[in-house]
Amino acid sequence: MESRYAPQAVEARWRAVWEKYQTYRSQPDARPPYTIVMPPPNVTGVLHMGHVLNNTLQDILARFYRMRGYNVCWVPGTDHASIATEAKVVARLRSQGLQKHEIGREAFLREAWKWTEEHSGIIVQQLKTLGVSADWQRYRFTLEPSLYRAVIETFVRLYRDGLIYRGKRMIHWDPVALTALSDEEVLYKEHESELCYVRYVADKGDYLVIATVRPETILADVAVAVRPADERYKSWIGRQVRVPLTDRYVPVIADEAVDADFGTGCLKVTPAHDPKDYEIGQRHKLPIIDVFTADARLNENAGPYKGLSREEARRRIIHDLHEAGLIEKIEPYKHSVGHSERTDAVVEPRLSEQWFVRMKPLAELAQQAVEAGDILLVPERFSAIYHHWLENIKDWCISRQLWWGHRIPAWYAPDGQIFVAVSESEAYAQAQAAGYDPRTLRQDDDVLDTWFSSWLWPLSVFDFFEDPRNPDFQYYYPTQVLVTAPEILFFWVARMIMAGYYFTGKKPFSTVYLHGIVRDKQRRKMSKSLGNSPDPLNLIQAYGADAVRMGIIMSAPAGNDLLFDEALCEQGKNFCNKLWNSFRLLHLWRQRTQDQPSDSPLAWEAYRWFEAYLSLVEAEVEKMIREYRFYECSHKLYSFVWDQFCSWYLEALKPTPPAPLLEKVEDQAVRILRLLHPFMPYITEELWHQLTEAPEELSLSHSSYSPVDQSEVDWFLLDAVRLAQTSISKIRQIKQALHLSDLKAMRIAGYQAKMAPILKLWLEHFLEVPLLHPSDRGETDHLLRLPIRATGVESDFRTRSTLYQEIFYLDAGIEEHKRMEMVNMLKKELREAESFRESILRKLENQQFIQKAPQEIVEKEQKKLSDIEVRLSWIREQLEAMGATL
RNA sequence: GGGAACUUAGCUCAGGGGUUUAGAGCGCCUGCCUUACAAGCAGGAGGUCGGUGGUUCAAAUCCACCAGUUCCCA
Repeated sequence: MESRYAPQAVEARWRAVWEKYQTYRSQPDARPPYTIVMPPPNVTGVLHMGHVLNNTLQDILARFYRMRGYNVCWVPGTDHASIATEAKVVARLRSQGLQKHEIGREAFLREAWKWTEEHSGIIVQQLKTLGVSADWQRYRFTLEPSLYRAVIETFVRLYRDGLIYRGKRMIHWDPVALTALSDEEVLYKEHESELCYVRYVADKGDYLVIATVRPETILADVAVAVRPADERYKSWIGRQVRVPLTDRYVPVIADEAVDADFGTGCLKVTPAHDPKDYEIGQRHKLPIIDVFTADARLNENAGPYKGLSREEARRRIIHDLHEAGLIEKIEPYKHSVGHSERTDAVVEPRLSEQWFVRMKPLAELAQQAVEAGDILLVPERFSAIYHHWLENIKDWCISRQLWWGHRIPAWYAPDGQIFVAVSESEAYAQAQAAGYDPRTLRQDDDVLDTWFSSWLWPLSVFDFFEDPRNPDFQYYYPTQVLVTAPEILFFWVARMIMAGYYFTGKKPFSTVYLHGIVRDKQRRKMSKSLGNSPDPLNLIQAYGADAVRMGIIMSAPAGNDLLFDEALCEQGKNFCNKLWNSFRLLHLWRQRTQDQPSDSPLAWEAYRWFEAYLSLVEAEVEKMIREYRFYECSHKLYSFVWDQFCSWYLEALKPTPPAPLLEKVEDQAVRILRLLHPFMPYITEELWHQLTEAPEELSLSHSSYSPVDQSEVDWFLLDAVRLAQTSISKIRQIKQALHLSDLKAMRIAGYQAKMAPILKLWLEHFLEVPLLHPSDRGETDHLLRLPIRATGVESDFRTRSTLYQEIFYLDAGIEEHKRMEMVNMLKKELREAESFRESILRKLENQQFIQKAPQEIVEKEQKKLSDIEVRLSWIREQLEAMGATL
């Protein structure tokens, strides 16, 4: 074995072996299923740090439950990502001097498929590099034929059930992608803007002042509204004012929707360009004037401003208003403005004909599921956010003015009659039956929102819509857990829950684990434009996949955002190397024990101790993973392997454990590999094969695991060794502080009869100085007395209150100039102990405390007091022996 | 405007009414190339747990208010 772990070769080899033997293939069988569907990444995307975190977490669960006898099925796949992919294809065409509409739908789709084929597979390879133990034979794509059919079928079904309708509504319009967006695809950002106070002059020359941030829409004004009860403007209601820069007069109307506290309390009503104004317009039967084109330029209704962009028009109109003396004042104003999630363009409210899903009935299903505890959100606090959203849900705009996606299965007759059907022939048949000529039918040009296919994902990957009674669906559905980021709780998670209940009557998954967003050290979101997102493949190349996995998990507290720092990968790499070298030591021992059997009196004792410790850690890891506490678990394993296994146990077994013991130690080492495997699959697989010489088709990920019975844990031994460890550290500290290079012997003063033999073994081994019985008096002048205390084993699942302290004499010559140093140390310790004693005394002298606090708490305080008294007296005695004045 | 959180060591975070005087990792300092590992070993310094009140025998921990920060939604 090399002294440095080289992950690249090892990882490549096991990746190939797992592929060759289809190690992670899952088929229905007699075992209980454990199913995860992978949140499908964008088919043409590349792996980023968010994917690394998301898939590592899923892989930990998959491998953990696989090792516990579940039939784990992790279904991978990719998403066609309608807007994102179409935008990239459009850009490529443009670079070739081609326009989407010039080449037409069919040619465009051929281009899009070409693009998809060129880029798909990249991310799949990258996921495999990370060590993802998905069943790759079950790979699905949201736009493949059977999933396409599923989308069309659900559309038709929801339409027939009255849950899908077509309507003219105010929607969010992306003027760059030229498509409608759902509410969820709009992100709000703070903008520094200007609030213009504009005069609307009436025929008598008096005027109203209106505050607006969008003067470019003035030309679309059809009314001015005030609050009915607003005393300032009562007399104005019913009068006419002139729209600035035009000759048009519009009425002053009264409407409750006006906010009297905003600006001057007067509102310009622009039904074509503001959702609230649209509603006011509807109520008052106002006309609608649209002054924008689809790409957010001004149109012919804007007269001289035609052709200008929104921004240019705003500047020109403000300028012209100034010229006309119609600007009262301009104030700086901060407000949030909607941006397209995909193109980052400022979205425009736009009135248009779109398809919608009626959400209220579906939302109720989704809400009940979480309320009743059928579906658990982890961390729990996301439930509140989830409910809040569902309560205020609006209908879902699902049509997109794009070509890349599932084409809406609706056909229109020339008079506007709509026929919705799963196929063209069915639509024709419907039309014919209704007395229309099928040849005049025209299919809707639009496609469906990407999420309209994603929300079916847990159903469609098991071909529910092809055949609800198929064995895969029956066996694997409902799935166990969904692992995703909270940003798509509404986009995706809530809608999958709706689809699950609506179409199958069953939940799609039992638990949703929501992890944080990966940010950089400055808390900025990782993004391509900032260039702050490291390429995970480079990291894997440099540190190894196991290291990257461990690094990212160790920095990802549940539900909190994760501040990624490359140093974490380095830590992961160092950890791999540490583990590697600990197995290298086992390997060396095995070679050595054959020719020179040696014995260490401590070795067997240490073995018994580590056995107890290991079984505690096993139980803890079991609990932590089942509770989705990955971060804590990674830290626990890290310190367990590094501190307890390497620093204490292996050191205790040195120089060479006897052969029969080594075999037992190797069994323990395998148990450690099992614990680590979900986090670091490659190195553990490698070390397992090296140690056990198992044939390559066997995988550690299938080796079963049975937790040890906790009732057999030797708590006394754990306490004793803990005391020994604390004592060793303390004595090392004193040795270093006082440069006691000539330490000759140690004596125990207190002498716990039962613990003494254990202490003797450990202390003598680690400090290489004899530990003498208290009766073996030496030259007391040269003895240091060290009050040493140690606590019991710390553990999450059992509070240990047994505490021990021990006092040691160190037999060493102290040079005169070090005497003062020692005296000062002891004095400092004395002061601390005294103040501690006082704090306990204050409690115990308080009658209220004695009367009201539980008996055991009082007793504990009394125990503390007597312990500290003993320690104080030892310190004083020592100081006196050194001739110090107190 | 509505909602969810956060504020503990230089940095990132655990903990969560009474646990022998608040923990980890990283960083920093000191001494070591000790036969598994310098990607390492041994040790150290550093915090009145955001502020102010309250509840309690007991508050970093519970409550209220204040200040600051972040995220989500409109």
